[in-house]
Amino acid sequence: MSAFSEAFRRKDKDALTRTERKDLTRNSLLQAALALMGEGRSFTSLGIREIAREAGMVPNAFYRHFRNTDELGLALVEEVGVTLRRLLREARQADAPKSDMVRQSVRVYQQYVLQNRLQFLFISSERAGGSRILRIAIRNDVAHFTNEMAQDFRRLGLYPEMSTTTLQMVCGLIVTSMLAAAPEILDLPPEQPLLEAEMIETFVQQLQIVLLGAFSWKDRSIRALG
Amino acid sequence: MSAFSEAFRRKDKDALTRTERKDLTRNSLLQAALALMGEGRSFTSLGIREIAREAGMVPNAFYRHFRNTDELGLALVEEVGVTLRRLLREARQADAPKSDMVRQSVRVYQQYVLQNRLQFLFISSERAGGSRILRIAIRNDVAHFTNEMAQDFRRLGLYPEMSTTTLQMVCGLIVTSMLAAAPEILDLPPEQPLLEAEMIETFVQQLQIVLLGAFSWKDRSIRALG
DNA sequence: AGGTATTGTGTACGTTCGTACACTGATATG
DNA sequence: CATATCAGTGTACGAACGTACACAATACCT
Repeated sequence: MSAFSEAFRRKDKDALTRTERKDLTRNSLLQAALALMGEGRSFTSLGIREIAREAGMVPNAFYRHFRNTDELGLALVEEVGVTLRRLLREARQADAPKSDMVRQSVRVYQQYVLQNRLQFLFISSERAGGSRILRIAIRNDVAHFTNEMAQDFRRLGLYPEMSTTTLQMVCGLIVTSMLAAAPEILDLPPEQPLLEAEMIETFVQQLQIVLLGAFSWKDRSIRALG
Repeated sequence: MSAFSEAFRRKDKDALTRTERKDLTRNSLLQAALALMGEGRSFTSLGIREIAREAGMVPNAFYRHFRNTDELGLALVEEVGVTLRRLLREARQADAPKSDMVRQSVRVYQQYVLQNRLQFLFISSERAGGSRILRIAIRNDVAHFTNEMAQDFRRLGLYPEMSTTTLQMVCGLIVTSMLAAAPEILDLPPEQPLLEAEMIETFVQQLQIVLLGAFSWKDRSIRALG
């Protein structure tokens, strides 16, 4: 009965229950923090009043959602992490291993970075940023994503004879390179196709180096046994 | 005559000329900023009063050396960049290419990172940090260092058939990995030899992957011609 | 040796900050 | 339907901030 009455009231009144409304403003706080960092501020420099102002609310309202900025930061890592993992998971499912796979993947990655500027900016910069709590949380997320990539490599049959540990090590290297590339992609001055092409090409080659190295690694470990 | 009198006065009075003294306090400001960032603050969160206080002087004295914090940041990049490049240059000259070169180099690098914690922390975190000016300045320095490493590779006769562009690309990948490893090294809880050994081993393997890939790259480009 | 330039200090002002407390209005609940 | 709960507001206060200005001390130049 309560479920019915709730649904009724929802439709009748405002189409939004209280917790839904709270989640909305909570989200606007998260977005506000991201936006501020997007205009050249680091997380540890953000203030409660500032975030609340950017979110269009009075300073004190902040406390209805987070005890302090650290708590917001952790929520931000959580949210952004989920978003990016979903995004990149879709990406990996999409491209079948074709001929120019690396270049293709890099292009897709570049598009994702550009279209989710704030999220990548946040992860890339706070990954080595001032707040230890955030650093560790982000590293956790990155490790999570690295493992997913390793599983994908397994599924795709790349490096079938490689141990899981080694595979994770290789994926860690790839993820490191990807994350390091994100801020460079975002700092590119717009409408400079030459610089952009050069950067992308370098990035493609670096990934190819890693994949080649991983290929030889298998040979070497086998050879080491002989 | 003036040179003599200056030297005389120096020895007579206080052993320090005015510009020397100024450079000293200027340096203490730089060190203060580094120290503050060392305790979990990001550059963009530093304030003038705060830095001056840490340096043991009155807030206004800051302006005798820098117009604002950005200017101090650039000076910091300059100073730290010079220090680290000298350090790593010595390191590269020191180790001859012996059998276990990579593992050896990683160990040396780890020691350098630990002994110059603040400098590596600064470079690693502000490399993708909030201040665009700092980011670009640091990227400049990193590119500079990458080139030096590429020249070293040339001099050591590694990858003799590789083009300069490709060599720089490979060194860029190595430097990226090194910089990404720095904060992880610094975040390691002390007295955890197991975690540490694991991390170092992963890092060693990743560098070996890169070197192996670079090795195969040469083969591949030759093969691509056939 | 005396005037000048410059480094560092002291005081002050307006702004912004974090946070405490009392309050309002809407919503969920019994 | 009455009542309790709770997201968001308004006001307030002490602390810290950036910065302007006048000043003190002293190293430098002629």
